[in-house]
Amino acid sequence: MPTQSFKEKVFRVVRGIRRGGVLTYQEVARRAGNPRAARAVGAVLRTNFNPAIPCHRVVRSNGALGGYNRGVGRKRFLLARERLSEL
DNA sequence: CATTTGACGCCAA
DNA sequence: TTTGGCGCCAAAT
Repeated sequence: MPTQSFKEKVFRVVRGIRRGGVLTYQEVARRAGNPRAARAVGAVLRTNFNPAIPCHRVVRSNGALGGYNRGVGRKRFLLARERLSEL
């Protein structure tokens, strides 16, 4: 029985994504224990405004960025910035 | 407890 | 390549 809600597991997974790296919603769902809950992952991340949880590093499996609760432009910016600093 | 809501994913057309 | 439709699921209402 789940001592942690799905929400908590998602945050734990996303908190572990390192700078310059990205995960798909699907992969986050898998790591959180429910491979078919990709959509629900979005619903959870949508409520996150904690900077310690880098939810901008979660993208769609088709290569598109996906959404962001502070504007997609913001998400693009953060990712571009991290990609550059990786080089 | 029943419904609605979408930061998703897959596939046929 | 792009679109529409549908299945899926946790959260919110």
